[in-house]
Amino acid sequence: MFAEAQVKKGRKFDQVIDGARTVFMREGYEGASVDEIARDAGVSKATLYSYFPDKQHLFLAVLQSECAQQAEVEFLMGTRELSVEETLHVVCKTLMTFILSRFGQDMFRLCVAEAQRFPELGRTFYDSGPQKWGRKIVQFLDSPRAREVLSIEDTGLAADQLAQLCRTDLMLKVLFGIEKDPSEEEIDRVAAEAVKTFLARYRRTA
Amino acid sequence: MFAEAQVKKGRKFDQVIDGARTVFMREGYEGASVDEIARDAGVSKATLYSYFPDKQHLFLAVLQSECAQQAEVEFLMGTRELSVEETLHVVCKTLMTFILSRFGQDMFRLCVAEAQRFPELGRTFYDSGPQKWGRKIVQFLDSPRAREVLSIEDTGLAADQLAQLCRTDLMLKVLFGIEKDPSEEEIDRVAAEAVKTFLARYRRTA
DNA sequence: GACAATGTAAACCAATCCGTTCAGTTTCGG
DNA sequence: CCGAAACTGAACGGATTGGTTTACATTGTC
Repeated sequence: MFAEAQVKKGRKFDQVIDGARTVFMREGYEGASVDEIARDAGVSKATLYSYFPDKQHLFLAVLQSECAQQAEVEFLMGTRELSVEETLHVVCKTLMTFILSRFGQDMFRLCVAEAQRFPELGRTFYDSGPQKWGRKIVQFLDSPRAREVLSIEDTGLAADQLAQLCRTDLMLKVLFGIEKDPSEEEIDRVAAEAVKTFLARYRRTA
Repeated sequence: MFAEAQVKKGRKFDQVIDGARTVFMREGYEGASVDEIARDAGVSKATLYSYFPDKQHLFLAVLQSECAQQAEVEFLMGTRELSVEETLHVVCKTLMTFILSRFGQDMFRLCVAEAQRFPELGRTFYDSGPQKWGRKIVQFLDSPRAREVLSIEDTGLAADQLAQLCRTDLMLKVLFGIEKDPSEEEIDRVAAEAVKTFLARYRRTA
């Protein structure tokens, strides 16, 4: 993103990142003041500026660390115990739970807001979020076990459709504050409907 | 939203709104300065403040006017010339074209970013955007003409699924700057695939 | 052509912003 | 226990912020 000649020199590095994440997520980039970040991090402003040359670099460091975290979500698609249909259901629920989580929502909000000002941020987020999930799903759809049951010409598009079906209704509602915390049942229902629609299209018939 | 005792007194009202829209869309709420807005609007700051008591009210006035505009998108679903399938395709293309337009993207970005700071904004946007489209689609799905061909238990959810399928891939890509201007063909393809998946699930069989 | 409404340009305010500086304190390895 | 590295707290500078005010210009109407 920028050249990162900056190295972690001291013991309060994590405090700074943590405080910055908190404040940036709450206030956005422009809304967050460096003084507030330093205060929240329990660190002097001089210390903060010894780690990062300026506000932008701090911001990008935070977001990149978060994106990395985002990418580490693990999948349990290998489980042979479950049928393909059940596996899809689990995948949908996992994805939805992540998308609707506080963390997922905050990340999405902040990256959408600032992708203009920091173009490379948009790419980073997309790659470590939606793209990563897409690949994982494709990987499953392409597996022999899935191919046995499914008939898909374009697995990339199918995966995107499935992910998109997982965002039905609830995502926008949470994003715009219409609904606060979707219940387990709501998530389960939307996931089930997503799988149903997906299978209606892609289940092997012949 | 706020009490709107403010009345349009003068001839430069529209200039102010236009300038404010431009700058807010480009810079976000915190990033936009009132001086910049006045400059861009070709209006003195005193004039601006004679229309709006403060920056917040100006911001909300802009967004509400935009939401109203958003709501006025008209549908051509009445066209009896087209089959249900063709109608769905047109609906998807219309929705996608709007979602992927500069205007649609800017609105979405700004409202996502500020829905936290201005809770009622989130509601307003959702109502005049996604909600409105949802209702229109439901209205069509419930029409006798559509019912003849489709078999849907929950038309609300089905409508949301269709809308969600329209966002497949392209929306996130545009939102995060991975793709700039989706071609007509790309849109057409995603729309066609959306309809295909939708019909696979909801086309009447018996 | 006069009168009131509307708009302008600029100075002005207090507050806040980012980023720097510095004298002094804490921490910690050897 | 010493010396260097890390950290602090507070002050500072220059710029910018949202918002007000003032003295003057333009507009449209009767």
